[in-house]
Amino acid sequence: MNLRDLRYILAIAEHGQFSRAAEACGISQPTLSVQVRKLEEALGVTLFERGGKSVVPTEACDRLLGHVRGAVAEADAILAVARDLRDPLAGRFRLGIIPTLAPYLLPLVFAPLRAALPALEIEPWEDQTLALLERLRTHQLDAALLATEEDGPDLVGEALFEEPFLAALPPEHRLAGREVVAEAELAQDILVLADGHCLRDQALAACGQAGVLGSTLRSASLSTLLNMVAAGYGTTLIPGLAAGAAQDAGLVLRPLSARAGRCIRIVWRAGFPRRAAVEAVGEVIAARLRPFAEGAAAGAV
Amino acid sequence: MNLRDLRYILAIAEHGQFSRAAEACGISQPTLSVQVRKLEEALGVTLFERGGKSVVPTEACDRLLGHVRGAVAEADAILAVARDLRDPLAGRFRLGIIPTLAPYLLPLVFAPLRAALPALEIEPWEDQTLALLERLRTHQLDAALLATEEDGPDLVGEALFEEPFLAALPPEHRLAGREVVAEAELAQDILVLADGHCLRDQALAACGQAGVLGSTLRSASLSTLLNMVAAGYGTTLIPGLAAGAAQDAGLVLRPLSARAGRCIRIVWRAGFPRRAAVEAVGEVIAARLRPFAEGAAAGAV
DNA sequence: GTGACGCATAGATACCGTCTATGGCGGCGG
DNA sequence: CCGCCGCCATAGACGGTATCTATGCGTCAC
Repeated sequence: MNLRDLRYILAIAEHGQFSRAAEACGISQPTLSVQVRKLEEALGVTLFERGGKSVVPTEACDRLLGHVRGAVAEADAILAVARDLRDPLAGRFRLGIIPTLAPYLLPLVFAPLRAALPALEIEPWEDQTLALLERLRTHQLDAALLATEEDGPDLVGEALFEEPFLAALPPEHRLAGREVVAEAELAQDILVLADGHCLRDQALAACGQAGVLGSTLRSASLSTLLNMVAAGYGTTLIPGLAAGAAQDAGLVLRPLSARAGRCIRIVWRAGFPRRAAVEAVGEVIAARLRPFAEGAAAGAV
Repeated sequence: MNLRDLRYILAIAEHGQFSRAAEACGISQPTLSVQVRKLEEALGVTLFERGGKSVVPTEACDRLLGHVRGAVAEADAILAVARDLRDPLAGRFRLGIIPTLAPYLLPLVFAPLRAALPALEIEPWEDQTLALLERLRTHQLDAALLATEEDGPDLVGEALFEEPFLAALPPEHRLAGREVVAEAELAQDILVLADGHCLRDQALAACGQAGVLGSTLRSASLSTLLNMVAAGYGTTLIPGLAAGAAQDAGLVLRPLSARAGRCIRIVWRAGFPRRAAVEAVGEVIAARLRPFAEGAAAGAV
């Protein structure tokens, strides 16, 4: 049994005539006759009583017509839904973002994303790198914005922008007067986030692997860390996009002499079929961040 | 798009794996791969994300799965209903019967019909010949029991049994003493049914076309006619199966010298597909009536 | 009676679903 | 580290079948 045959039956029932029905189906009348007969034999039921003049549906046909209409309607629904889904730049897009990036990047890119990809419903998901990778691999995310390299051959990524680190100091700090701060100098009284934040490891690495020297703040956000620094508990190293928040907290920011920083990339499963959506999102974000990169380069000169 | 493809999709969604799904569908794995890819291209939607290890349904696939299940379920329903309908000796069977036959034949044949064709739901429809022919032609009846010849090439019929006419007389009638009554003798004071009853025309014809001689009873049934005769208004000619009712009314019955009678036949549309049901019904009725015919022949000797 | 209309049949053709054989890729164990 | 195994994708061959055109037959109307 074939969906095509079911449509044939509906056409005959509607037109009450093989010839017109065949025309409506875009096939020849003999084809329709043969197909209907085959279907009747397959079902073991005579569907139409062929009289010299008219073709009348059998009572058996009447009993079946409801289900036939149902099947054809469901098939049409499949086509309709598929037509809706065809655009890869439409529909839900679950995007993971690390916590040290989300609060500062999202306000910048939400409006451009909605303007460039109006049909794409972006659902942000904020969590640490490992959790995001896990959700990515279990198909709970479509893509993720990370500051680390690709994690394996099953995931692929594309660099979006470079984010320089900045030294964040209390105004009264002895280094606050410098134009530029050396990474190693921060190591002495640096505060870092809890384990699991990629920024913690990268900050410590930038400062020459000061190791256990820095105090670790458990269960704290970058925002809390800024407040701690402002209160004079130490210094820290922040990603460039958090500069605004740091200044609001009353901190002094200084570029780093070795130009330490991190690379933000968008990562997705190698087999993910909506490649176009990933690349469109990446491009919009990268384009939005391009002026910042030029400004930073200019400022560093 | 094909129902088969939809079943393939369901199998993959269920097994999470092409190989097992192909096995479950009874096809080879390459066939399944090709068909799924074709369907994906036809729909313009990627349905499954093929990873090295596992196959995961796309979100688009999830959105479609409901309709896919619906379509397959309706298709299965078609097959199931068809299986139920396959037996031509099952289901509703609308049988027209003329009024001068129905009350006397039906009590005889109902039980045998139910015994021989338990799945056949016989719906009797009592009306005059012309009305039955009309309903037959408009597919409102499946067959009819008539006492007349076929009405045209679009209808075919088969003789079931011969029903002799009998002279019905009041006990005090001058002909009541005869062993046998001649048809022509009845003509003098015969009562007949209203126009439209085939029995009226046949009775008048049997009596030598006495023409307008006989009184016509409008809007009366054969039962009423018997009561009229019993009350002494005249004589009449009744079909053999009504003998019991006539005797109950106190009438004297006498065979006719010329053996006038009528032939009961079952009539159906030439194109009617449930030929087997018609013939089965006819055979049961004919078999039930066979002892009567033999008895009548024996009695006439 | 004849022409028009409609369904059925027959034979030819092209498409498509299916198979087997094979390749590529990732994971697992020796 | 290498080879084996499981799984999906691809390629080429084969067979079935849906479709076509041409034709026949029956019915209806003028």
